[in-house]
Amino acid sequence: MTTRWLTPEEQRAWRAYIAATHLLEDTLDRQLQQDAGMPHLYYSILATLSEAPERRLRMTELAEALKITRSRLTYAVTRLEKDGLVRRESCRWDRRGSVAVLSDAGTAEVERAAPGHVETVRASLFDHLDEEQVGQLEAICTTIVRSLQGEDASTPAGDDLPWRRRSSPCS
Amino acid sequence: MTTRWLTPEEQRAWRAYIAATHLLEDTLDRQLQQDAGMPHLYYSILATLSEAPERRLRMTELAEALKITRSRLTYAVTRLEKDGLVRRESCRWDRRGSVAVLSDAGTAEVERAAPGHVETVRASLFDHLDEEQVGQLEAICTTIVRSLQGEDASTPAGDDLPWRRRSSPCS
DNA sequence: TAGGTTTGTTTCAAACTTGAACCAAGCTAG
DNA sequence: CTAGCTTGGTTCAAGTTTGAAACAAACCTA
Repeated sequence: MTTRWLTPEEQRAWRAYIAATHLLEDTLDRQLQQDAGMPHLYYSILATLSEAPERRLRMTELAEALKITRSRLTYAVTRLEKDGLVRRESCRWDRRGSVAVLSDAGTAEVERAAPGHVETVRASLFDHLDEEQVGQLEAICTTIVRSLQGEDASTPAGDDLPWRRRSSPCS
Repeated sequence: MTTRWLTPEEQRAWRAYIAATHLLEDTLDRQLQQDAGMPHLYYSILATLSEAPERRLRMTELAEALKITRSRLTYAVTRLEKDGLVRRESCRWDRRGSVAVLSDAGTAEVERAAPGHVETVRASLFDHLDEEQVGQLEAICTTIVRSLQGEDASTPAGDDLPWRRRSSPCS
């Protein structure tokens, strides 16, 4: 089958996507590295835990929530544990499992860093989009998520963490 | 000033964005690692060079086109050079400069790998978006790019590589 | 209930990224 | 010219990511 190349419109969209994601990740990483001494992913881990019931989540659930590999998470949690922001407990019901728990210091750290992070997300993104575009972005991204893993496609991506509160540190 | 938290709609969009970008980068990296033995960024470097006049670009231009740091590029080009896909030449006009040139092997490699990559981009993304959404995605991403660096905002992001041809390997 | 598979997690080495420091080479104002 | 700033690029060490392999507990299933 002969390759279905991208149309010019798709090429433009794709190039813009690549550029935007690189710039945005860089910006978030730098801001958080400055302000909290950790890359964006690590903050996301803390933020996600902070919104989970009892501030605890099984490693695998956490990895799935953030769409990262287990091994990447293992490394990250090990570092955060060294920093005293997270601790591991072993799962009572499944002795194979381990649970990441946000410590008090971790909670404090998220709360301290959240405003700066949210501000950066706003300044980089949402302050420049109108309501409609926010909806479009969600629709597009949800579609991507489904196409790449939600074959079962039951839950509208994001609803897999249904306990989130209003003023969230927003990962 | 009290933090302007994200609205629920923005939170949903943001979570979907994070998930989508992680999944998509993972997918592209894995496909290219399988099929071409290199991560996505490295393919993008080759692809970008393949569309440049004479298949050559100054290091800094290349870094700017891809929105990555110079040092990241230096490392990547060093590897690609070892693989014989790119070679460095020194710039005639500015003796500080060095120019990355796509070798014949590099050109062949892009051509070999392009169909699989484009197919993956399609399958993950464009096949699930309608024309309108492609436009929306471009608009949104262009906005991000401008907000993060195009303060001068003259060229509509992407047009900084105006020599691109139709059936492109699409970085 | 022993053996085999699956699931949850970690480990390890190799590859990659980061940021600060460095080295030229160009530029510019005395 | 020329000391001092800027620009183009690389280097290095420390930190992170990857993917495959290792383990161990849980779950079959005959």
